Amino acid sequence: MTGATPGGRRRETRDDGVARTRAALLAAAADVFAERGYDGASVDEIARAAGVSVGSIYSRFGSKQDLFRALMTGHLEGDLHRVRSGMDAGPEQALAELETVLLETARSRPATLLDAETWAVAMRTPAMRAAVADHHRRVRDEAAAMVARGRAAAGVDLGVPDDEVATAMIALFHGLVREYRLGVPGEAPPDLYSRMVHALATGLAALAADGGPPGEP
Amino acid sequence: MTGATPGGRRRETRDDGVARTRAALLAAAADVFAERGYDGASVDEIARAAGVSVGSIYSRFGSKQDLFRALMTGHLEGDLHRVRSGMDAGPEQALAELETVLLETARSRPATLLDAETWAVAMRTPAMRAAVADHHRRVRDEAAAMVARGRAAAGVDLGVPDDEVATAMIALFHGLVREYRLGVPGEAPPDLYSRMVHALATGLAALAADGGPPGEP
DNA sequence: GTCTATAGCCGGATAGAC
DNA sequence: GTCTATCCGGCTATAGAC
Repeated sequence: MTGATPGGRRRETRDDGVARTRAALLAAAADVFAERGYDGASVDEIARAAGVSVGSIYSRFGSKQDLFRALMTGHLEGDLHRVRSGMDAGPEQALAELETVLLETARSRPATLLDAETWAVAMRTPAMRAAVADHHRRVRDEAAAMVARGRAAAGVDLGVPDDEVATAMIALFHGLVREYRLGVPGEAPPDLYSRMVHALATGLAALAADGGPPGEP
Repeated sequence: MTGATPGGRRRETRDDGVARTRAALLAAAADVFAERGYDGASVDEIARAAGVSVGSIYSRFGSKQDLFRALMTGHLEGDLHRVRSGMDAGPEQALAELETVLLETARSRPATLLDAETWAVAMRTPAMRAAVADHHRRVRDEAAAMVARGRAAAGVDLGVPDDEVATAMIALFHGLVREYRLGVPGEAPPDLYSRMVHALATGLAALAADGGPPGEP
């Protein structure tokens, strides 16, 4: 990824300043947008945080909105790419990578705030909403595939479609992050999530076994 | 609630314009803050939506921030009051009222957006953060009391503290609302929440029965 | 491509008549 | 208490030198 360009058509190997500025700008934008919110963030503050001037921002990205869109798109694609490459690497890696992505987001204040801001902006901007919804669907599909594998390995039937279980797992995770970040007094232990997912799986399997296995009258 | 004032010290019975303006202002503020976000909302637009002028807003509330704070506080207290009065009314009412409050918020786009905005503002404003966290704790405590009652009625042991179960239930709810609102394709059925809570309870009970009941070596 | 300087606009908040 | 008119500061975006 960061190695030399194979053909060397144009030498982009060195930090040529251009890519460097772009990266610094996106990093600064992530911090400022997270801390101030989309409307609260000013282009000037982002420029100062990145160590460049406002003119540079408008030459690379056309507007404040386009800058945010580029930032958001990059993050979403990055997350998805990581989850998928874990999926290709092996069965163990997939779960580990998804968990890592989720936990990294959860542990980082900027990442959590940016995630929330992305949702808020998406809710108010039809085009972004479609893009974000599509990304969520893809992540859910990856999670559903993991559920399917785990279910097959354990030889149990959960009685409900895999995406529904995946949706519930992801929703529970995001909901818990929301509570943790707020710092509700008497906060639950860090392993609450995994214990609850375990209980959920156990309960689904038990209900499916009791209720009606497939093929019964 | 809306009846005549019992002593009639000052006749506030009629819509005296003052309370009326205040109510209209808060209602308008709720809509505009929800749709535009805190920073995106302008005092002017709120005034227009309420049918009053900007001067009126600054005479009743001191600033834009105070208006938002008043709105937020009113909503939080209103929700909590409803849940608690359901609690007093009877065991069945408590669950019904909590569900109603949650579902009303989930079904209404402005309510959902305002809820998210409240969280975001709270995360960036220490004083508000404490207030919102305290409110969340109270709601969780009510939910935990309901879990305790249901657990006792069914005669089962869940193996984990009631607040942890309550936290998980609330987190799952908020996470699902987030997904539903985004409109992720292939969206899960509306009864997903109740089925997952049921499965969670079943699983916890099963694990507690297997693992180690209280008092066993 | 990147800078500085500035245009043009809009937002929060206030003053003062009624 | 409510209005209209206005101030002032900060914001996005652009122009033009280098």
